[in-house]
Amino acid sequence: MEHRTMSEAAAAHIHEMIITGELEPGQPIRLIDLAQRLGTSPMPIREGLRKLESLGIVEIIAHRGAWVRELDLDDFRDTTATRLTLETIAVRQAAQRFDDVAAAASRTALDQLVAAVEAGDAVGARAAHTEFHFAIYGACGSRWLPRAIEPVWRNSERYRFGTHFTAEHLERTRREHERILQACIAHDEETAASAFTEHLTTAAERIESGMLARQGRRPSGASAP
Amino acid sequence: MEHRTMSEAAAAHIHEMIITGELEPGQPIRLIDLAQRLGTSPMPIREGLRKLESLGIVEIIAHRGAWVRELDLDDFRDTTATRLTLETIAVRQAAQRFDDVAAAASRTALDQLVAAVEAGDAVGARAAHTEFHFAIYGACGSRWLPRAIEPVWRNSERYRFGTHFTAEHLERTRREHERILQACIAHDEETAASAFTEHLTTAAERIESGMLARQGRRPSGASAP
DNA sequence: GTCAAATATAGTTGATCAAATCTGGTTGGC
DNA sequence: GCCAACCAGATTTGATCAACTATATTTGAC
Repeated sequence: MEHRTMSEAAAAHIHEMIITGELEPGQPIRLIDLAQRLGTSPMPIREGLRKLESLGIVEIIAHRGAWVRELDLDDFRDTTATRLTLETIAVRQAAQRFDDVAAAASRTALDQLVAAVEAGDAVGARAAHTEFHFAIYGACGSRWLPRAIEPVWRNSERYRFGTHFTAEHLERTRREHERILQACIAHDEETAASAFTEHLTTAAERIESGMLARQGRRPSGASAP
Repeated sequence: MEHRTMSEAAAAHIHEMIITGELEPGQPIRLIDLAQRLGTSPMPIREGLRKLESLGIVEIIAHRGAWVRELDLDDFRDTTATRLTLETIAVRQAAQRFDDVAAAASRTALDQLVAAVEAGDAVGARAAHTEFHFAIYGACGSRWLPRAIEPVWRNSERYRFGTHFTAEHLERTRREHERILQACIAHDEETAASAFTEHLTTAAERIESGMLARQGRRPSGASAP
């Protein structure tokens, strides 16, 4: 069994629909429509939306409804800058106290990421990518720092998905991940931090140029599926 | 009307009950009991608990129930260290770009805090204290950084409430707040950061020594489910 | 003493009712 | 005759109640 309750399944399903663009930014989410599409009553949908609201993906206004939060360049830059601040700190702290358990967990996730990418499994790749980074952040010694990172990370994922990755990009990303992991295992704080900074910065530049290109082609519009 | 929906009212009410200790750490929260006590059906209680879960105050296990998260010294130190990291960054950034709107908002909140303290209004003082700090963080230029801070802050509040403040402590705290605000208005990043660090550090030391004293008196500690 | 089946308890979901919001048309004032 | 405010219908969310399902406990047999 994948999810323990309908609410969890609904949250995961809606999250997926938002990331893939099946539910578009700015679009109102109608409870009854969605309930019928997922084959449940409106109640689990409500619960799922509440979860997504707490992650900052969905906006709920009382007696009015729920909307998929809009994406724009300013928000992306804010998201990236905040991630750079918080996650660099987490990586540094993790490198200092990286142990075998953390090494095994991040190694497994990284292997799964590579496998999913090769299999063309976008959903699995996204899950493994999150798993890898949070396996590292989880070793930072704080329970609260990874928790603080999560909403920003989830928002960042929305931008990441819309971007096209060439084989070259994927290979470069794989090497960057490997370098971060090796630096953590070696307790090399400085290398881990700089490798992470470079990883996030280059990825952000790639995504931003993709956004600018799309913006140039379609001056007015929102994002596409 | 204070709250727009029963769920919001329930979340606020339960939050208050947890902070004041009416619901004790480790204690299971029975939906039906609470629903009867607040005069609603279980559903709004559930929604409220979900909100508190996303803040890390309550732990929910599917088909099992909800518990008030336990407090201990390790968690307090983690909370404090994380706050010190994140909020110092926010204060620095806020000081760089502090404008009249932010100044007015934090000034108002600070005056309300002083008034609430003098009136012996603990609930109002807590609200105003949060308002003051987040008025500053809100000026940091990022929408995501304050959002990342919120759960850690909410957890910190739980420890803060249990502590006794002497008139001397309150007066010192008032001066510290004033100093932070003035440094932000003056765009003096360094002074703002060091004033904030001192503010949080001394408060944390006070709370920690209070915890140690209580621990000494009651060696066995908290309750179990 | 251990394991399995039955029972009790509490959480979760579905169906229905009530409350709030938005839309379009109409009426009254200027 | 034009503009603004208001009222009624339709739509959608929010809350309640009842039925279902998963979990924990107890009891009885081996």
